[in-house]
Amino acid sequence: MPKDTFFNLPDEKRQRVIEAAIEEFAKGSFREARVTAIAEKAGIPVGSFYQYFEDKKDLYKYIIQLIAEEKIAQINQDMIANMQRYGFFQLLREVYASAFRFAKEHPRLVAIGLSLWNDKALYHEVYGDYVETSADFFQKIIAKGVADGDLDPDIDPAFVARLLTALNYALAEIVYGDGKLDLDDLEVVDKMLKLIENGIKNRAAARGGC
Amino acid sequence: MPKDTFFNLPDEKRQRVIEAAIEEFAKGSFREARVTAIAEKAGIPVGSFYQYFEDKKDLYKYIIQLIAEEKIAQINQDMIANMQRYGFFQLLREVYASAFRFAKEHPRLVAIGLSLWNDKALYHEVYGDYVETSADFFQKIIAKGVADGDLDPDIDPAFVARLLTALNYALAEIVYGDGKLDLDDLEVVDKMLKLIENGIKNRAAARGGC
Amino acid sequence: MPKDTFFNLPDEKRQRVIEAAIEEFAKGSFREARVTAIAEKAGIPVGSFYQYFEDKKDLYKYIIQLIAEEKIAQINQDMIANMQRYGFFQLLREVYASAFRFAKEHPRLVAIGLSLWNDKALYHEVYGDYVETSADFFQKIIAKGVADGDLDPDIDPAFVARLLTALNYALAEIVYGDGKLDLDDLEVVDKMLKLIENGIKNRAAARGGC
Amino acid sequence: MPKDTFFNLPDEKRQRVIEAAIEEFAKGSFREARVTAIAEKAGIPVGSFYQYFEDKKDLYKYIIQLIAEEKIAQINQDMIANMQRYGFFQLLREVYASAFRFAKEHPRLVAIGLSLWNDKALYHEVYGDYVETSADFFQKIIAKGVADGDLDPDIDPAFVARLLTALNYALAEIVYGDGKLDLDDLEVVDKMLKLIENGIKNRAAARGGC
DNA sequence: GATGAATGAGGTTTCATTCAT
DNA sequence: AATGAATGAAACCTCATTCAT
Repeated sequence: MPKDTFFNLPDEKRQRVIEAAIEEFAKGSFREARVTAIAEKAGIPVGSFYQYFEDKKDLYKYIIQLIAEEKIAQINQDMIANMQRYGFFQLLREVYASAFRFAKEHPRLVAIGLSLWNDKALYHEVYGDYVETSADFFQKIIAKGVADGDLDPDIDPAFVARLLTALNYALAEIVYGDGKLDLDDLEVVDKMLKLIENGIKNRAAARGGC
Repeated sequence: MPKDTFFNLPDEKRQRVIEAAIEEFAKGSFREARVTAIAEKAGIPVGSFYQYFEDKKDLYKYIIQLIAEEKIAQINQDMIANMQRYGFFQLLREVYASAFRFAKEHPRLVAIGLSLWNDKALYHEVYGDYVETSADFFQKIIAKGVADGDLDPDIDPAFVARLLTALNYALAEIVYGDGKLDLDDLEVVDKMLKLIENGIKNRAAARGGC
Repeated sequence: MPKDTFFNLPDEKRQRVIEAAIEEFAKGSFREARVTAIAEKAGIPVGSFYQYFEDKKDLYKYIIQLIAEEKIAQINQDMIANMQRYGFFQLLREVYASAFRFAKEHPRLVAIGLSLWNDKALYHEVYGDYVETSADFFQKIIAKGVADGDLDPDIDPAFVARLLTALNYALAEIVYGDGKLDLDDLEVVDKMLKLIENGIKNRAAARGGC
Repeated sequence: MPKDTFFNLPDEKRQRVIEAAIEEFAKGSFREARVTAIAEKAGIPVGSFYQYFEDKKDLYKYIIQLIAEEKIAQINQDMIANMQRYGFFQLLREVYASAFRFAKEHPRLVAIGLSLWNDKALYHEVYGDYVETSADFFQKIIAKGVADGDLDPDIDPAFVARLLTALNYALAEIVYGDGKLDLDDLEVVDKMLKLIENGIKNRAAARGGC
């Protein structure tokens, strides 16, 4: 956790430091990020950096925490709180939509998140073992979806949860990537949902007689 | 590209170097990998390293190339060559199965690949802009799938291609990750295909009136 | 010398600073002591530190002076003042006893003293060249001891003075050290005096023929 | 322990490094010694320093070991080996004489030793807990001295051992100090022995009737 | 070609002291 | 006078790459 000195900083300066840190951390791995570069970009002396933070990791953990808070803020809290009132696909849509919005608005935060995700050792140091992962969340709503009759009862919930998580990441990546796709609106989320609902098989032919 | 001296090395020694490089590169990012560590693990003097390679990146590019070759080798070449003879889902199954086999057998290569994937700058330097990406390949077979009537004609081919790519990565990640899922056989591939085909919606209810 | 601001401080606060300084200086060399640590321990802001003292050395010199004063306070002043009334061994006993008491009661001050003693450059800067050293004092009472017939006239006064000084330090060290010896009372001083008086040779045998 | 690279160095260069290290370590505490200064004095780049040594402490421990070896080399080995053939005061004389010679020839090594002695934490890290201390050695020969009838049977062996150790240090210090005493030969050792044997009391008077 | 030492730029962190309020 | 943030000069150590044999 940053020291008090950091939180006592004028907003503008504090933001500059955060901004500089995001910029630097988004560029590569934690280890590759240079304190010097952050200080320089933020326009503060290196010495000051260590007045504000215990060390590089201290700042990093703080940024990760900011990211998590920002992510949560993007989700429609009402929906999460009153989960039981909504259908499975409604919930899924909200989750994906928020991931989409987040990635769209904060591509660099996505980059940082992906980078941390790739460094398992650091990941555990930052999050501990206990975090409720996205997969856990998906598994919960899948169970509900099956119980409500929204979902095919033959699916393997654990596996589908993993897959939905992967697609969640994929969404972020698609948006974050150089984006040859045109993704100006949330249409992409609906496309994805449709696929998840119905798959991609041509059913017209099969349904023939119907 | 490694120098001739490298290729003139006795096989056993060359393999030791490759093995050491894979080990080191799999541990972290490109920048974090240490030439010294590679030389040490391979049991060669650092000096020799620079007799064999221009620099660290030279070796890295070579390893990436080996990985690509290994990936391709995992695919049923006959199927790719005679693509037009097979149905979409047959092709997709083979692609995913090979990705699965690859991740299962070469987790470290997957780690290296993911790490490179995360470093866009390096990625472009290594692959250039021109590479036929997985997305391109998927788009090709999707087009064929639609033409053949295997796929729902309403889908957005570019988008689905991206998604299938993402799922391909996801598969690797699932296998590579700490694997709380039980993935001893290819069942996982079939599960995934089924989802891609049909989605996860409970159709039983809807079919009712039919 | 500390600034007036320091001496105008409320007693309690001034004592806290002194206490903190002693604690920190006792832990290592002068250079190793950290102003920040002292300020923190004393519960004052670093800024205030520099309101009270010119710099770190200023405080250090002051502490050294306090130590000297404390040392002197331990000695029976009457004895020193009326030196000529006492025998050599009486005086010596008092000097050693006071050193013993001092070390026993102020182990940290001893540590600081030893540390300074080890840094000749600093020592001279702090004490200058002129200080009346312990050796000088011993030399004075030795001269008197010889004159009075208390001491063997064959001894080399300068050398013995040095030795007695060394033993004085040794006493401090013995007490200050982890103390595997049992030193609950002043018995140790008497033991030392006895040795200084008579040496350790077995005289019984030799005296035989006498 | 230094790396092989250090021991493979040409003698002249290795000596330069050792010399530089001694110079720097003699100047202050371990922590105060600067790697940069050592490298500079030795005329090697800092990088090379770390080719030779693990870190600063590695070099330090090595120097301490050299000092120990040098100290031992100064002692008449035959005497130590055949301890039982010699009388107590003969042995003591040899020990002190060797300490004297050592201090005379290697004042800086003495300084380093004293400095280490003052940093208990470092001392234990360097020597471990097991070292046979000088005090142990003294205690051994004292026991023998008492058994042989050389020493006054009333003395407290542990305490005298401590004292003789202190005097041993004192000798080093006297020589090492700015040396206002004239100590060109070993006379000083004999003076000290005489004191230890007989003390400083004027026995002539007391012996009166004899 | 093989070897392994030499090099020095660059990274993180510490801390005495000054400055601004 | 009190405060506590600002500053920047070191310090230690790492490592890709070059050099000399």
